[in-house]
Amino acid sequence: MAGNDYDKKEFGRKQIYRGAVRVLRRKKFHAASMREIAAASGMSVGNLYNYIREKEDILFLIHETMFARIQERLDRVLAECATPKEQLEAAIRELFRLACRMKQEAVIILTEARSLGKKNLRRVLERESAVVGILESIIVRGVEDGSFRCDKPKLVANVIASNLWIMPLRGWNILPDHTEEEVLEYLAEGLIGMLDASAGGPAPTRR
Amino acid sequence: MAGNDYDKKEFGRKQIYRGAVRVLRRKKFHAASMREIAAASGMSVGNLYNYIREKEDILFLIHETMFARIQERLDRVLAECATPKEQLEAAIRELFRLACRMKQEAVIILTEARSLGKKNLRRVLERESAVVGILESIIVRGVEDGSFRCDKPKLVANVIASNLWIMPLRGWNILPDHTEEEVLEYLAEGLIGMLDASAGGPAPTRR
Amino acid sequence: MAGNDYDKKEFGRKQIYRGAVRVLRRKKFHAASMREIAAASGMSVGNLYNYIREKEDILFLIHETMFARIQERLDRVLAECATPKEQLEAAIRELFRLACRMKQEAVIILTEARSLGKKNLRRVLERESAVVGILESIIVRGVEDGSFRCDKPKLVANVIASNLWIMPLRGWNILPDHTEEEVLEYLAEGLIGMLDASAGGPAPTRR
Amino acid sequence: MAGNDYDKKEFGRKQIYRGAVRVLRRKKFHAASMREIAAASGMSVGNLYNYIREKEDILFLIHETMFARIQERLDRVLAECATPKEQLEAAIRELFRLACRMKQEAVIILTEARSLGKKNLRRVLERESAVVGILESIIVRGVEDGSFRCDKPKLVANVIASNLWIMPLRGWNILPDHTEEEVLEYLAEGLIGMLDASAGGPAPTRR
DNA sequence: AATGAATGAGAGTTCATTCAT
DNA sequence: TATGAATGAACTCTCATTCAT
Repeated sequence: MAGNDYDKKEFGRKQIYRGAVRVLRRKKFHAASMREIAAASGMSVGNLYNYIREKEDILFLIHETMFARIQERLDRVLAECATPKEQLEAAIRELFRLACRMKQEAVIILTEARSLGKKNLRRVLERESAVVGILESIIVRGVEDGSFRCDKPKLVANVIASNLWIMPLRGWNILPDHTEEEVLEYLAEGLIGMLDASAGGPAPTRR
Repeated sequence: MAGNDYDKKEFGRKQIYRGAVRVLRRKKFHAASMREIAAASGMSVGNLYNYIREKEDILFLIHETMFARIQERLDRVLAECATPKEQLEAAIRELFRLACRMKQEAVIILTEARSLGKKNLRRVLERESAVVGILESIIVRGVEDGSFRCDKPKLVANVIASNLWIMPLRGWNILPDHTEEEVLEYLAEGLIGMLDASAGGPAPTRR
Repeated sequence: MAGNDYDKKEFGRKQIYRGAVRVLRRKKFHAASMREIAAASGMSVGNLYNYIREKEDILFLIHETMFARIQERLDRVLAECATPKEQLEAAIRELFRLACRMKQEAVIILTEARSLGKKNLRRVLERESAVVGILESIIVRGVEDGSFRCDKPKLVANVIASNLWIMPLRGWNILPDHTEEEVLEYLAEGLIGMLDASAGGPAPTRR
Repeated sequence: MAGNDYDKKEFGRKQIYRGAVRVLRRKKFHAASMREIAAASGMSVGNLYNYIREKEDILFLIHETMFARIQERLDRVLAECATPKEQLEAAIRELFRLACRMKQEAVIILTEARSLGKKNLRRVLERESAVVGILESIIVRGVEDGSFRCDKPKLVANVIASNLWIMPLRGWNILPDHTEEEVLEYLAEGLIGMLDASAGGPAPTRR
């Protein structure tokens, strides 16, 4: 039956996803062989190809899965929080924690995007753009309702997005001295502080 | 003559450096073949190996060169600026601009470090650590002389370092709407503002 | 199934063995490329590496196979012949004929041993030593039961072993004038005659 | 001047000869690179090619030099010894000792001949044939003057020649237990004994 | 759906040989 | 004569992908 087949395919893909992430912990995508990924997925090489068309699909799968998770978090935040300020703070906390929990995947989507082919790369960049776009729209709404002060919402959204991935990328240098939660508190306060309309803050650049 | 030989080797390596960066604009390090790099360097494959021992040396060469540039900028800043505040601002401006000018190299050292072998990776991470360490020590000195307020200098140094590379990494999403100088002004003000002792600022985290 | 897999692997290796010997008829091991060997084995290059780990394994395979054959012949001789004298004569005849029948392989193990790596070379030399050791022990037993006269059994064993390979090495110069069987008769008589206790022979060196 | 040039060439070739033998102690001819040989000869790669035309020339040079030495020894023996018996014994002693003294070169000419091209190989085999031919002619003369008994002089000459190289080839297995001189005494006596007309010896094969 | 042997293109690297100096 | 940088072909080995079972 179709439903059944679909589930099986999904299950196989999940296996591959997990196997691949396990392998990519240690090596870059190009250096990881299909043999290794198959073994780590508990599959034979041949069977792997029943679930994917080519190696790049695996990398794309990881990107897709990760962006789906991000999107899902953002959607929930938008639904559950009332004001832009609450939304932004919740978004920052949710995504920062996601980045910490899925460190491996985060590193992959941050450093391996260029291993994707043209078409897949474009899809991934669009996804990424969409995420930043959501942050931007929160900011814009905050400005509109007077709770934020900001004249470069797109830039700020990018800065926020960029800072959210600090742990997967620089954790090796930060973690010896600070906990993830410490970093989160510092970032959340700093990033939101930059936008705070109530502060005599620096948000609007001079000139 | 030794000097001559040294120059020749240096010249050859520079050619390779340039060729490699040109190739790595388009593909990841693993996907770039020695044949391509040789061609882009204006050398034959065989001759390439008169200047390097193995492919990884090329990647390491790029890292080294880039870190040397960074170090040099920082040294000059430390020498030319008197106060910690001036030093930090100058460092931020210098490194941000360096990141913009050497976008390709920046992307490489930010995304390809894991293609290095164990030993070279350690050397690169130490270099990276040293750079952040310099930023940190500026902050500490600023706190000591009362111009900064900060109880997590290492964390802040990492955050600053992280934000300096925003253009090479997210330029594709920012540049359509903002110029590099705009971004720099925004970042410089924001990052230094976080530390400003004179502001009633948020720098020391609550609790 | 394990047995099946084992058989397949064995079969593949046999193909490689035969292909390699066919190639090595014409060229030295180092001059023979994996492409040639693969072609001569009726395999693709890639598949070759499903049966061996590296090129040297092929050379080692030839050594092993040949020494196994030698060992087998010697074991049979020891089992089937009663007296040391009969054993020695049978051993000489068996090994000489083996050398004639497997001329190619003989040349290879006699001239290519140094193409083996350290570890494999040691194993091969041990095998070789063992073969000479068996001859030596036959001689010793012959001396003990009074049928041989010899005070340097190890040396004599080496001389015998050395002479057994005369056809693969010098056949090109001998064969135009003498048949293999002629050579065998001459050698068998001469070598055993050297040890003959009944002859007033020269075996014990003067002094 | 021509003579001068000739000497220089000769000197250069000697350097190469020595360097090559030193390198070939450790590796097979094919595995030895021109760089290594040049370094071991105290020359630059480029200069090497002022003395030889191609790599194979080096191997041929070693063969030539060695055969020249053998020939020279044999010529002296023929000149200095009166009777065939004395000649044969002297020849055996001289060549055996040569083989011991020039172990490296001996191994090379015994195991690397097939690395020579067709034309050079033929020349080397002819040289080799000539050496055996001399031994054979000594035997024939001994038979004619009644001091030897032998109906297969060519075969015996080959057997003798073969045994003369036992030390370079099997020294590793013999030397722990016997000195070179012991081996020589044993071989000289045995080989000549086979031909001795005065003994009731086995020389003429039965039938 | 599942296996893993088989393919052959292409990777990094080495090397004999040449040539400008 | 002497150098060693330069060449490019050829080497061993790996890999994504296919296919018979």
